[in-house]
Amino acid sequence: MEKENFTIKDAARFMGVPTSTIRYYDKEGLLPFVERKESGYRIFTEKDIAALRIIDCLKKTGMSIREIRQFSEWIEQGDASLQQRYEMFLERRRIVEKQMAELQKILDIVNYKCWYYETAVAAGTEKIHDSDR
Amino acid sequence: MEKENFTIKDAARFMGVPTSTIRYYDKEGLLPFVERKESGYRIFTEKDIAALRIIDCLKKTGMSIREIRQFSEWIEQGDASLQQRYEMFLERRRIVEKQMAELQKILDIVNYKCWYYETAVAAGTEKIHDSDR
DNA sequence: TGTATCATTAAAGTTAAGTTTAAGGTCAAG
DNA sequence: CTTGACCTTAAACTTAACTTTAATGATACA
Repeated sequence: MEKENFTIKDAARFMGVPTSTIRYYDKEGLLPFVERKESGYRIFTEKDIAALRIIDCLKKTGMSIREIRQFSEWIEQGDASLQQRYEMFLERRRIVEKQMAELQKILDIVNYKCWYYETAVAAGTEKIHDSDR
Repeated sequence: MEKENFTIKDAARFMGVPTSTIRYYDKEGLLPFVERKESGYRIFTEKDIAALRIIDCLKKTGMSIREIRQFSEWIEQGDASLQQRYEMFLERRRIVEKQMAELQKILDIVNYKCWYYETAVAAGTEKIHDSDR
């Protein structure tokens, strides 16, 4: 298998963001592992693309850029930071599980409102649900 | 049953936000139904508190302040906007279901990483998972 | 070898969703 | 009838996460 390299445009396409976002992440210290050509152009390896996907995942768990930078710094430290990274993912798991429980509650309310308005539309008025809004 | 009224402080406590947030929502047109005393003080009824809870719910489905204002305007229009409100909640349901599916995917990745780092910590090195990060 | 298209940076601008400040009016208890 | 804790507004400020701009350099290909 060949070791393929990618441009910043490719990386942006993989992530579904503009290239300016990738540059911003790099400037904020999220991508210290990305190498450069002599010209200064960034070179993204498959490993880098995989790391970008993890960064995207962490973002979607609600982590801030600053918190993700900490993770990138830990990656740079190698095996010395394995325990910290492990604990970070354990915490992210707790947080995502909480988010899912919260979202289920939200869905329950939305489902109630769907029923509320379905019946109100059928009746032509909201008055059938009095003492409610 | 008495018709109880509440202050902005009560409303804020119910929502778990500072009073400034309630004032901000009002200024942005999210609370056109909240009445005032002669002094200008806001009076929150139980109905208003219930509406605040729905606004909080809508926010948690990812709606912007501007989109929620539209909903508040529909409420002010009464029964004439029942169909729009119904469709809005149907759309929110679709969106929340999508968010839950997305969050499940995120959780799968986080779970994988938990296992990845658990085994790496046990081995003392990440090298046991080569071709990965 | 021209030229279109990509890349680079620093710095300024944008947006959403609040929060803070300043100056002042209201209310309830003692 | 004062005092402390509330309430009001407008306007300025904050923060995160980008996005845009401007000026410039590199690359690929016909």
